[in-house]
Amino acid sequence: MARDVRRVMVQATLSDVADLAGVSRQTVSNAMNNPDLLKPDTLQRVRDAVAVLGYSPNRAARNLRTRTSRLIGLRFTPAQEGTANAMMDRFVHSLVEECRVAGYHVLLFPGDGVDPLAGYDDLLRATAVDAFVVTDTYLGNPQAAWLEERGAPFVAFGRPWDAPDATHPWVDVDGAAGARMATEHLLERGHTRIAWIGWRKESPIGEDRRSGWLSAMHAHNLSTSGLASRVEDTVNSGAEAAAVLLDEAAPTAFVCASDTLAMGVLHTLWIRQLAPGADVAVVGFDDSQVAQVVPVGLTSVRQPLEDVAVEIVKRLQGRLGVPPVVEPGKLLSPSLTIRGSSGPGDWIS
Amino acid sequence: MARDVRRVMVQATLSDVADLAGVSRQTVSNAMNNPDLLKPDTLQRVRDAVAVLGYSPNRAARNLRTRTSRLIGLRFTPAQEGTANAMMDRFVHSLVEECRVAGYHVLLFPGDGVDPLAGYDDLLRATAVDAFVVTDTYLGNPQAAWLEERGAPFVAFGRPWDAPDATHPWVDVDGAAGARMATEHLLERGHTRIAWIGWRKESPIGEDRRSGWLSAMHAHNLSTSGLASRVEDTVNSGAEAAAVLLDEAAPTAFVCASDTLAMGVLHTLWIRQLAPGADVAVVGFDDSQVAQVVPVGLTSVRQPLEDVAVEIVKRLQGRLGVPPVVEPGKLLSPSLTIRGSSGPGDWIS
DNA sequence: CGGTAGCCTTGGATCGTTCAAGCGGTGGGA
DNA sequence: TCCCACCGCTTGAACGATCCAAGGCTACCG
Repeated sequence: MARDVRRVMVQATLSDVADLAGVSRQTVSNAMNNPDLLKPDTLQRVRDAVAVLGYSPNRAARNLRTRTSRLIGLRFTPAQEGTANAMMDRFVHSLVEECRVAGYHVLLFPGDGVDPLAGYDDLLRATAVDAFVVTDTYLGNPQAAWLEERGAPFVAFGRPWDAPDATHPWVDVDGAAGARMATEHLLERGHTRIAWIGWRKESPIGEDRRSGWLSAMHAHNLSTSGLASRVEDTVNSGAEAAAVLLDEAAPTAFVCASDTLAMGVLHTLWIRQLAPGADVAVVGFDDSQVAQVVPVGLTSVRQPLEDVAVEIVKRLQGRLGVPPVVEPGKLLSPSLTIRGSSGPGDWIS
Repeated sequence: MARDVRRVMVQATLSDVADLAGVSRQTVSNAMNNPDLLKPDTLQRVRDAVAVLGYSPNRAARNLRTRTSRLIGLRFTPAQEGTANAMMDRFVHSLVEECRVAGYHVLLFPGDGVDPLAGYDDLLRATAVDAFVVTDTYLGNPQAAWLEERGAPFVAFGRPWDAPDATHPWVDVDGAAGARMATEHLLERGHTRIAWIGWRKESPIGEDRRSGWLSAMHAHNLSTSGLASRVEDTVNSGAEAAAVLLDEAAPTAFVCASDTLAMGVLHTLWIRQLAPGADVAVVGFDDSQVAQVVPVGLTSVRQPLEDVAVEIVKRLQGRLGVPPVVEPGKLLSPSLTIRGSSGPGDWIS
């Protein structure tokens, strides 16, 4: 058969559909974009032709004419060791799904090690994306300010810690509330000597989470002196910090700024033959894979990443609409996933 | 200032550059795409103009003219529970980076729960991507066959298990070699009763990995009877299988088809007060986050995902080149990341 | 039966780039 | 001397969609 000779299928164009349906190109365009402008039977005829030819508007042509790409840029940073990027994975999934609902696709671009702005600049100048989702605002890096100054639409996942008066839209998770929730959960289970293992002071996120532990303790008139430690975000550091705290302050529970640190605590407990949950309680942060599969299960603060994605896309749509709507920043509350490490119970969730 | 009034910057076009450099549009186009066609000083003049105006070719226009998008579609499947998608995360990072080198970007699209082909079809008909990277070929799902029949360029991560004579390009990791490597590592450390915990027979990947364990055991004239178990890929199943095997066959070591199953084994050891590495050795598969952070560290087979990405992009370029080059499938060898669970040693790698 | 308002439809222009053909000028071989 | 190939650049025409302004049809009214 002749049609079997050429395997490469040529996509139908607007004109093809128009010819088949016996109307003009503009009518087909209206059928796609403003169906109410057409008489019902004409609309149906066009739709039939679209179905027959398997027509779908050519993206490049549409993009060129409308000066849009319906693409959202997301910088996919090089994998950092630790559990943090398992969280990113979950977030990206949610974002991709939400973008689909809004008619957008997610474009990944790599983080240049040297210049964090390089990727953004290229995509922007080539008008390859309509907007960005910026995820690494915590370092006080210049992306948000740079994009804002340039007038490029974007929404940040993360508060502008170093510029509280920034006017760009952002969505973040209330880390203090998460740590407070974790601490109160342990208080309810009868613990009073609850230790904190967090990140170094330079991390505003770490300090934010720490403040949640602090406020929960103080709300119950409990002393926190000697019960806090600030270290690097590694398993090893967490293990060492836990050992020191156990020796010097004898806590019965730990709240950690990350699952990584919590794993360190579990390791120290394991070495000392202490049973997580029974002898000493542990709560982590991020509800990573690790928290799910480690023996007894790690109770952990879970970020509502699905909701974060929803809010981000909502703000993107506002920002990209005509006229642009800049919605304010939004803080979402995390939840607590309770497993065996914070008390008795079946360890399989 | 006047320029502060209009924040929205209008991108320079080819014509703008041409005017500034005093040449025609085509010359600028050549300067961007075929620099050798220009006289050096003309080229320099154009390049200066490009730099002054911050010009970058408009993607939509280029895409329209060249009938290309320089976009690679990747279906980002809904997060499956378990450690598998942490591996995907690593893979996507590598892929994004390799695509950058080749001048491509990665476009994510969600997996429609109902019709696995829907997303592919839409992007293809809209000519929104040049090619796909297909990652979930293991289920015997129809994407590969469908894309091939349609003449759509794609490269699969994963062998065509259910169609060994398929002609499309693919890249995969030799799971049998990985399991063999793990088994031989344990044999070297003196173990002879090495058990296997794998997936159900329906999984060709699982059977492939199992065959590696089997061949290593047989190569050393060791019996495998009663030493194998096939279960669901959950922590719980792994734990139960390990308990049964310990009771009935008294193995001194376990090789598992996944880190998830290995975590189950570790849990059973923990319950029975057996020290991983010292009393019983355990090796997992995938070298996930979990393997790194669990106490004593989990020895695990590591897939060379960076190399997989390199090979995939190489095949993509071949497939998209003129004339198209269809390279054969390629099988890559994994490596073994040795940690505490397979024997004595410091558990921090 | 003619006029007009209202609703669809039509052809043309446009977005910014690349492709194909063509320009004058120069040099080398026959 | 003539012809042709080559160089470096310019010109007009696509690519396929959407926007714009003008045209045609129906239906209604006088």
